[in-house]
Amino acid sequence: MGIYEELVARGLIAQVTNEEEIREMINNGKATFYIGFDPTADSLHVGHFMALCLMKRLQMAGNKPIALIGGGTGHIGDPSGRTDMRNMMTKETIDYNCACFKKQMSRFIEFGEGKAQMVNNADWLLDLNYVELLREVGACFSVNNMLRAECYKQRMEKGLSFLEFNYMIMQSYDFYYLFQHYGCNMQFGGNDQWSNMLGGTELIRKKLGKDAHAMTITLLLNSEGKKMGKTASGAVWLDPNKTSPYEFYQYWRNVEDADVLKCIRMLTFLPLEQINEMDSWEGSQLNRAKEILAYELTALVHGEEEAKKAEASAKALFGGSGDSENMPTTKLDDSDFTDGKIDIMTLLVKAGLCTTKSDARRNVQQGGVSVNDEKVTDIAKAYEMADFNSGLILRRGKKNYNKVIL
RNA sequence: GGGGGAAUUCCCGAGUGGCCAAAGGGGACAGACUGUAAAUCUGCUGGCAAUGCCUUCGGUGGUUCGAAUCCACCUUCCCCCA
Repeated sequence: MGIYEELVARGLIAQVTNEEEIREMINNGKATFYIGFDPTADSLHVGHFMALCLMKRLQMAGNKPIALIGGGTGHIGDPSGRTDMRNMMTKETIDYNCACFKKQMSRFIEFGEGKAQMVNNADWLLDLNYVELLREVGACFSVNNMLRAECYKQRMEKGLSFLEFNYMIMQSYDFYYLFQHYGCNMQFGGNDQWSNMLGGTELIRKKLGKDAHAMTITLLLNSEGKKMGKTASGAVWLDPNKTSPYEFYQYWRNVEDADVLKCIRMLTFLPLEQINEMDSWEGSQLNRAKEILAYELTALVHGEEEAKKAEASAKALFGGSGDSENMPTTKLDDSDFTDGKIDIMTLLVKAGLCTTKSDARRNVQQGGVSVNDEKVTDIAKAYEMADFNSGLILRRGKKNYNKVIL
């Protein structure tokens, strides 16, 4: 089974320009491909992670990856699939984000001579001359076609600025540039990038009369059709300071039944035979599959050790009366006490389990709070310093714990 | 360049002088049920020293006893014509 077949079996491939040729190329390690990452934040997230995994898989099959950081395209902002314009980022932010990306990527992909390469499109995009560019590539784009592109559809209703409209041209130019200077013959990207990627293959055909290929990765959607890797408070980040390994583990531990196998297949490196066996699992047996998923991904992103810790904490917390070893901990000092006491609401806020005292009040009143496994329903309940001698275990809801010590 | 319209709480969206911390829905959160799942039902959703007080309806001023609501100017966005 070639790498192409494996990618298909894992459900990773969404669209390809020419299946026969692409299969031939990547199965025989003849592809030099690039994936672009725009520095929209100071950390990569799950969506990027999928792309990085794909890079790794293809690299293992002998193909040459180029990771392109969008230090140039970041100045424009990709309108694909968005209903609003992105906030314009300053040059400083973009540079900073680029640096963060670089650091995180090096953890997954080996860069260096004969291995993967990293480039930044700021190096060629920022110096372009407007009129020259218009004459060189602008002539190759049909506005009529561009307006029909899927990626602009949503924005045609709400308004699309000329700045963002040019994003496709910039991305196409990247491909054209990499094709000429790096021998890059293929582009990968999220399925929402399809039209932008086709722009590149078209440009190469028109300018150079040569064929280049594009292939998109299936977006990771849950059974409700929403993008995965997002929580109410934002993305699931790969940076442990933004999303702790424990939170990361819990995110995957809590995916819905309907999505577990799909996630394992698409995101982990477990052999397909093993995954196929899990296919028949159902009911509460899927819980085991969720543990595997969570463990595997945490190990890939944060390392084996962190994955084990996260797993142990989870098991302790949900399996019985909490093991407080790895529990997030809050330390109080004298100033937190009034007359030698601290009330439950203040305590919840201090521990970060509730955002405000009103929030804390609601949670207590609704029976969602317990201290040392005892439900607290009295909002006036207060604790003395002596109560903290061995630490108090605070719990809000089913899944939020915090240990408070002096 | 000309004309018309819009901006409300996390999101969508009602409200067009006091009864408005602001309907309804979604989401989030909590409870019951469960398998750390889904579905369902219930509660809840600005803040606080809490039968009250304070801040909030794009911004700044104004009218009024009283403004999300009326007026002026500004900002941003959308639509039509060029």
